[in-house]
Amino acid sequence: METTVKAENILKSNGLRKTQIRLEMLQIFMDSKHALSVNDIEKDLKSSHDRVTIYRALNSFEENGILHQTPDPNGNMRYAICSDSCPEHVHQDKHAHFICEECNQTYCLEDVKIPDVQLENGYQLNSISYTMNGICKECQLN
Amino acid sequence: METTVKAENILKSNGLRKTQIRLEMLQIFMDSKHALSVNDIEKDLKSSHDRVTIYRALNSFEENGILHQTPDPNGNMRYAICSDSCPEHVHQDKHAHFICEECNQTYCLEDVKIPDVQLENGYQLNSISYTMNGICKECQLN
DNA sequence: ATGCAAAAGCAATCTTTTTGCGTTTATTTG
DNA sequence: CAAATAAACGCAAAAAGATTGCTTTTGCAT
Repeated sequence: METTVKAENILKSNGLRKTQIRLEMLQIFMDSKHALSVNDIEKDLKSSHDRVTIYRALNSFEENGILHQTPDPNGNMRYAICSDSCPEHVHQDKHAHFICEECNQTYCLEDVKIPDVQLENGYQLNSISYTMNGICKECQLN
Repeated sequence: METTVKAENILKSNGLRKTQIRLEMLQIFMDSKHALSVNDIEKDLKSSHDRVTIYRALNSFEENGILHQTPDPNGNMRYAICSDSCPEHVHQDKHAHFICEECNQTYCLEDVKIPDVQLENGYQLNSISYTMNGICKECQLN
């Protein structure tokens, strides 16, 4: 995998250092159609790294609004890159997710907007997550 | 806490045995407005029990369609009772959830139906989860 | 009352995630 | 370009969540 200039820019514009693993991680996210677990990332990395390093990078990315988190239905945390620039800490998922029960992948459906519902008075709404579960295209064919 | 006849019936109608802890657990769920984590349940139980027992009871309840699961934003699994009878294993959350960022409680909004979206062809949709995050009524007041 | 399968309890293990701390290294600055 | 410094890394340890195997207990049907 070749790390792009874009990965560099993301790091630079967030005041983060340009290290090999962080460049690689960002590239992995940019190349992925779906949200990744820590295990996914560990597998995708060329050279082996301490899981702690991965965790800390993910946290840093998340705090800087580069990634957002969503737990999959099993409660495992997954991460995906924020295509539209997310305000730090107040990330609002604007699009729906689809999680395949076969391959366990989480797809970001960038073009599927989350519909609103009527919320009782007294609640302060900060963000919404809309997640569909089922079988994805690819797994459907097998 | 007093276990009701209803808890008994739930167990009986699912071919499960009437044990003290399972009765208590069901009662806790029926008395709760929000989804509970394993820790919540452990705290709410009168007498102390092995966590394994709690896990196994939860799994059994979930397999029988008595409870449904949703992970909270931290990826911790939470459980809530199915008010409408859920077909086993194929539970479809019909209602939205609200998770308070302050008290971390997951509220089941029984009367808020999940709106549909247009899903690209080729996907098989099994269930949808709709989760709002923000501050709940109670926390709003403090 | 007896027998059997379900459920409970205990120990052990596994996975995921976090924390502390010493070392390395990218980047800034003189 | 060398020195300084704070960020990031790597290792060890441990906390937290969840599962598994096995033995004992117990609810319930016969």
